Amino acid sequence: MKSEPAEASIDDLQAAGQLPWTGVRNYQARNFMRDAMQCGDRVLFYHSSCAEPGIAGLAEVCSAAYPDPTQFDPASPYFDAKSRPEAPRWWMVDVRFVAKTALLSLARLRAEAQLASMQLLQRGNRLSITPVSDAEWTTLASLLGVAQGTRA
DNA sequence: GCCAACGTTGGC
DNA sequence: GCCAACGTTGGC
Repeated sequence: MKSEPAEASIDDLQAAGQLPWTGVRNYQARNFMRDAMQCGDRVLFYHSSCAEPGIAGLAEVCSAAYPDPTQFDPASPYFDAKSRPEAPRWWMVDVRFVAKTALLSLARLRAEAQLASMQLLQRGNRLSITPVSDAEWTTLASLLGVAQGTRA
């Protein structure tokens, strides 16, 4: 899951313990949260749009999907006038801090042959939430120096 | 700041 | 339903 550290960094997540993954306004990313994610799913926390893009830590989904309240708040930058409470358009999950890691940079990820087909790294990918395969997780866990017992 | 890539919007 | 125009993402 990508986050701009200026908005919410791994340090912010650590300080807060958990954060609502609010503001996603892309249908594919929404579908992952609404339809595919479950409590306990592991998350790679990726810093984007910053000086050093890369994986900065580990997190975990810690709620079921629920409607993103900011879509109904006219004062929010994420307000969506076309979404109605009886049929919410945007859904989200809460994510909790697991661990901070040494930054695994985008350049390092790109240099890893075993990650060549990782969706995050595909040309033109802008999706803020992308799935990670078992094999990719194993490779990443090794690069991050973390236990491999659980998966994304 | 640039620009490639992509998603969304809206006229027809 | 097509598709051009526009806005956004995100690395560099």
